[in-house]
Amino acid sequence: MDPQQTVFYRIEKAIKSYRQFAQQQIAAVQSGITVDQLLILGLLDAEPDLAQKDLAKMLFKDHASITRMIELLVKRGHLLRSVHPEDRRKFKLAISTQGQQTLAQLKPTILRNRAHALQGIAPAELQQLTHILNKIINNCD
Amino acid sequence: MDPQQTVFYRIEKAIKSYRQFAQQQIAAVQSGITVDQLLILGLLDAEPDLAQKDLAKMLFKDHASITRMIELLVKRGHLLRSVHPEDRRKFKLAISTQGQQTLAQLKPTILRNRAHALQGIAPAELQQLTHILNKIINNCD
DNA sequence: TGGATATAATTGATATATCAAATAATTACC
DNA sequence: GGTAATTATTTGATATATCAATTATATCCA
Repeated sequence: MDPQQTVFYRIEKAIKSYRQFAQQQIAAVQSGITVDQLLILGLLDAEPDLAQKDLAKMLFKDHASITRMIELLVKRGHLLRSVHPEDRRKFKLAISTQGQQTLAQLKPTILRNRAHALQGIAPAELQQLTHILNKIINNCD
Repeated sequence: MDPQQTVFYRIEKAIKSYRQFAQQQIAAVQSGITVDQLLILGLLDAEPDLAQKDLAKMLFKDHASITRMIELLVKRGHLLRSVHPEDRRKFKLAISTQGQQTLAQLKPTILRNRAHALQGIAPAELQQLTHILNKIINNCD
């Protein structure tokens, strides 16, 4: 019954440890931006046509959360938002110049964080990890 | 660079899928209590002398979060709080009769949820999973 | 065409997360 | 014994999570 003995506890601990570590490293380079905000910028950089609903799905977040995170990113000058030309229900999101700079400045840190967290883990182990996690994901869907 | 390709994305997805699944199953039995609230009750049931700081550490939560969660559990009648007889800075937490009932009522669901999420995963795989997650945790500390 | 349905995003309410600062009690130490 | 340092918790501010309800636009289809 003890939750600390379960694998879910380890999963939770692993992702929280990583997020905390990543956030600290990022803050050392530029304070005032969060891991999730960077993820939004990164996803938009790779796929500029993403709508808010797409971001919500990709980041496992509620639409309401995304709305407020986007508002904040706009307020902070990282993102621009305008009505979508083809569908007036949507917004066209665009990374501002400042957002691009932030992204460029932090990209090395992001990559370094990931590499650091995976030190000493063989590619085969990563595959196993992914494989087992996928089983859990499928079981819970 | 794409975060969706990283193992961290899978970890995040796995734990969120599990939490969502577990929360739904719990809500079907008794609405008005969350997974985290149940974890607090469960931990206190196993170790009645836990202080709030212990709960915070065990659940990877901030002290402030625990304070507010405890307040709510007290307000909802699941928990009783009184000044600790030996250290007036602390609180003595105790599960109320209603809290005990809730816990007893939901214990089978909790165990079933865990088993369901781990269906088709061999014990050896679970060990591997734990082992690799521990590496990540150590790397990030 | 027009009315029902569906979709994208927002808003409101409440709870939780996180950080910093403040309280209050305990412990350490000279 | 009295002051400094430590510990446990709270409070405040801001951001995010979650659910339900709402708004606005788009699509479906008889």
